[in-house]
Amino acid sequence: MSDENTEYTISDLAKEFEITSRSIRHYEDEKLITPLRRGVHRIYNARDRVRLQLILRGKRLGFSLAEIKEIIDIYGMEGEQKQTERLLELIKVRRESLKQQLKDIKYLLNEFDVLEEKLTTSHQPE
Amino acid sequence: MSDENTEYTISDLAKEFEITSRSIRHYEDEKLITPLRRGVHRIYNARDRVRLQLILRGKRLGFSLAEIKEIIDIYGMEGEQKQTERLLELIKVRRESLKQQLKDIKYLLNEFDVLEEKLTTSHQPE
DNA sequence: TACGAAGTTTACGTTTGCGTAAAGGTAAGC
DNA sequence: GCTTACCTTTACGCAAACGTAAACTTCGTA
Repeated sequence: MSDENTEYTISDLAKEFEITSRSIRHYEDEKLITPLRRGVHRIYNARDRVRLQLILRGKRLGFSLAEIKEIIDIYGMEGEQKQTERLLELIKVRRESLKQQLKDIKYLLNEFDVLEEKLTTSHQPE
Repeated sequence: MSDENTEYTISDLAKEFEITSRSIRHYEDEKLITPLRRGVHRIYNARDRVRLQLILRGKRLGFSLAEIKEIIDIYGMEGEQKQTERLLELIKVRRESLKQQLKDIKYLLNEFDVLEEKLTTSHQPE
């Protein structure tokens, strides 16, 4: 049963995701993740691990830590009632951004296809 | 005939793409774009404009200017023969990166769908 | 030819996202 | 209890990507 109650040290996660412990602490400084403490040591659980995955996903998409925090904070803010409108608006904005990225990616992938074609065919004399 | 031979000033492009002239000059400092000069003034053509679009696309995807330069330099390097292998390798690497981003985007878009569902349904008592 | 709008260079300032010591505290095993 | 491996905080450093101010120059036009 290594699931819900699994615990991780900072270097466990650092190794798993191939980042430095310094980075993880930095995300904590920026309030993106807040592990429990056993004494002075940080102790991460499954939820923390998922959060870290979200952070890294956001980074790969070029979002700033501040933006990622905004996105992450959407989770865990459910049931605030008053905030629902705000959350839906945030989601909408983020979705637009992601859709633009989708377009950009498709454009570039296509460009690469065309280029590769050119490069490989001109290489093999018919 | 505002096509092949159209010319743009730096502020023309700045306005069109909603960035500052400073940014465009910075891209030039970093060798990502090299407009002609009419005297001391920069004069951009259609190709320069396309380059700028590529730069902005890269930025939206979170690439660094150095990475974007690498990508941009792929174009215009055709016919170098000797470099073909290298170019194909670069394209491959970039394609992998873009495919990862595609996954990330799809994951997040799905997350948003789920979240929105939760938020809106819990709001309307059946 | 004089003005204002826009362009130019030079250079220092700022924010973001960690890197990298320094100087130690802690936990496990022998 | 000592070593060793890993953890902690504090803090200065640094590269990237511009912002911003200063001090001109140039061009269209009135």
